[in-house]
Amino acid sequence: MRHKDEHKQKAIIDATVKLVNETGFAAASVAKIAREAGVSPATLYVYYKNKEDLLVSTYVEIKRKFGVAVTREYDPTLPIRDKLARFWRNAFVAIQEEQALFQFSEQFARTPYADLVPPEVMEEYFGPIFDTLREGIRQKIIKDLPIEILSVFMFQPVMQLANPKICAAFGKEPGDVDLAFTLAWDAIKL
Amino acid sequence: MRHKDEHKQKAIIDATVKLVNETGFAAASVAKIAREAGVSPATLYVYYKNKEDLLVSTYVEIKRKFGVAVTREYDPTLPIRDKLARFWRNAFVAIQEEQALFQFSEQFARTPYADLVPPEVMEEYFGPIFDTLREGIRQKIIKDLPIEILSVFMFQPVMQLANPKICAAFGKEPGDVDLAFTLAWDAIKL
DNA sequence: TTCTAAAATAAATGATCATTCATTAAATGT
DNA sequence: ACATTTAATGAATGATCATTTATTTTAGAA
Repeated sequence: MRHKDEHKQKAIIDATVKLVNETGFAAASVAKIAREAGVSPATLYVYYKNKEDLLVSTYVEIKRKFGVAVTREYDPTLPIRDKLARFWRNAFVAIQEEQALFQFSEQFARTPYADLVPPEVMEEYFGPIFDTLREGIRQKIIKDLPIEILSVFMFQPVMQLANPKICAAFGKEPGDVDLAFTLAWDAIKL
Repeated sequence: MRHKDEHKQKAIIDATVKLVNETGFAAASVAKIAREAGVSPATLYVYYKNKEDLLVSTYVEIKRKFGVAVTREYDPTLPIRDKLARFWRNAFVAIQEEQALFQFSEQFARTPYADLVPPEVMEEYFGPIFDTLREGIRQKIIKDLPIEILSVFMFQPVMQLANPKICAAFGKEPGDVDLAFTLAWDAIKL
């Protein structure tokens, strides 16, 4: 029995992300991904059922990573605002540190491929955030609106701000992140 | 001299948008677009230099349309808040009315193709919005932050809220839009 | 050391890709 | 009515596509 090479698996994922980011989904062929990863095109089919499986699996794995990063050091004793501030800061740092992964996920999420990912997967990764918003509503600290709407105002901005293509100037100075969080908080607080 | 058929041009654009939305950029081939539009693949090259030109031109045209729609009925005498509220409502209505076009533009904007579009094109279409934010800063009504950051908090949410894939429940009830605008305004106001 | 099972691959498959070219169809100006 | 110009196209191009198959390599079990 021979085992799958985890370095090879990582090389395939890295190559997929790199090629999709640099040339787009349309031009990211199996042959090019394999060449970039330094393996045979056929090897890809040892690790993934087909190309769609490769792309969807890569996306889900990236989202899982970000889910873990954002909910890191979760402290249930903190006040609502501080909990959200930690999520926000974690998200900002995670996106900054893994810009390539984030760019891939943003591109993928707008694609029809995204419909193939079951919604409960995302709910699982980002559950603590939604729970915190619900708790804030119960405590009459946050406006009583649907969670999806609050999420949009709370977390959509950080995804844009951490993207240097959109906001090149943001995040260089200390205090930038906390200031931006205040804007998001002002939007949803009662 | 024979003229180009504007109905044929529209059919090509509509087919491009439809196919990209339904199957993604990766699967939207020239042959399929031509078949959907009811023309020969070669006809496409009468209207566009190549496939890239077709996609980029379609995107720029869509952005132009939205730019016009958002800045419609611009009244320079209105207070800052009312100006922004009108932009916001215009944007919401435009996206709702042309969901297919919006979906295409969102997908395109995340693609490496987007780098081919000169930034001054977008600045031209959405100039009045940026001007209004700058005026708000000068009048000490809006927080003194870079325009890109204020834009993110003011207009990113409406793009998400108007997307039924993300917020299915939003916008059905009268007052939803004005309420949501209040959240965005609370974020950036002083 | 030998056997074995799965990893890894080179090569080949038929389909589909973007684009071009030679030709035809149609609308305009005279 | 005719000549001219360009829109429109069918067919063909070679390249590249995703995937499969037959074969070789390799790591762990016996």
